[in-house]
Amino acid sequence: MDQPQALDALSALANETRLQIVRLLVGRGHEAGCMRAGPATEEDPGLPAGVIASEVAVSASRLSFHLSALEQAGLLSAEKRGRQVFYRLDRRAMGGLIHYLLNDCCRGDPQVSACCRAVAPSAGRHL
Amino acid sequence: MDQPQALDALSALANETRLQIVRLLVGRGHEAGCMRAGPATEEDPGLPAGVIASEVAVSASRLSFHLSALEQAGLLSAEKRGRQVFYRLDRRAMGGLIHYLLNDCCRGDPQVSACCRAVAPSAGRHL
DNA sequence: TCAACACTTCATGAGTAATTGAAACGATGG
DNA sequence: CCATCGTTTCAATTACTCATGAAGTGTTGA
Repeated sequence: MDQPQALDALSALANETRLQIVRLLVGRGHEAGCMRAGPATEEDPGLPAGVIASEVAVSASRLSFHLSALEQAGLLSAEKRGRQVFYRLDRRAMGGLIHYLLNDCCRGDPQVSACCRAVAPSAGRHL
Repeated sequence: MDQPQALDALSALANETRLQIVRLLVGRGHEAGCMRAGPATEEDPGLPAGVIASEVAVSASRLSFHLSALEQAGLLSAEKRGRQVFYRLDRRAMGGLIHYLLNDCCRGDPQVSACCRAVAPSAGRHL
């Protein structure tokens, strides 16, 4: 990931609704909105726009705007299936952005890395 | 770091000039702008606004605006010394943002973590 | 083919961010 | 105390982003 891409991704994420969409899509809907809750490591089916709209409680047109913003930033991919459009988080892009912040922008600064790895208060370590 | 803080930080970083400022400050100026180049693990002296201005090639007033945006987002701290104001990157806040993206927003998703840890083409691993 | 559905696009208006140059502020040195 | 230097604040302009509702596109099923 280069700087222009990172700037696009940062702009896309700097919005409450879009951050909520990412949060929703990263779990492929196993938190809410998707009926089946399988193990977390299979192929990500994504979530149709309508389900996302009802989850984040925004109008269809507004959601479409935010989804295309995330898609243009490379953070989401869209796939049409029947009359629905399924959106899926691009995990590589998301990781790429974090990698960019950590290693390009912060040059792998040890203090930044340490804080990034640190566990939040009363939470299990994920990294 | 919570969501409002993360949104502020993301907005602050979603700007070319401000990203450049962060990049400049993370090296405490050992890349350019600061005359002495010591080892990277001591106390960070920060960089005065004037030096930052000449490095990123923006007018003083515009720089002041961007610096205070970063400061309000919690990413920078300012310290007045004599007639100059030294700005220093808050590495904990920077790491906290990355931690938030990785573990809150992406829920520690293994694919995201893997991409985040992956080395860039022909670059040493930092994390 | 027609109506319903899922979603996107368009037009419009409101709010917010970015840029510029001038003026103000506080610290320093003569 | 006055001139200067480094920096911030202010006012005005421009540009962008966000939100809303209506109209449009394409798909499905009767």
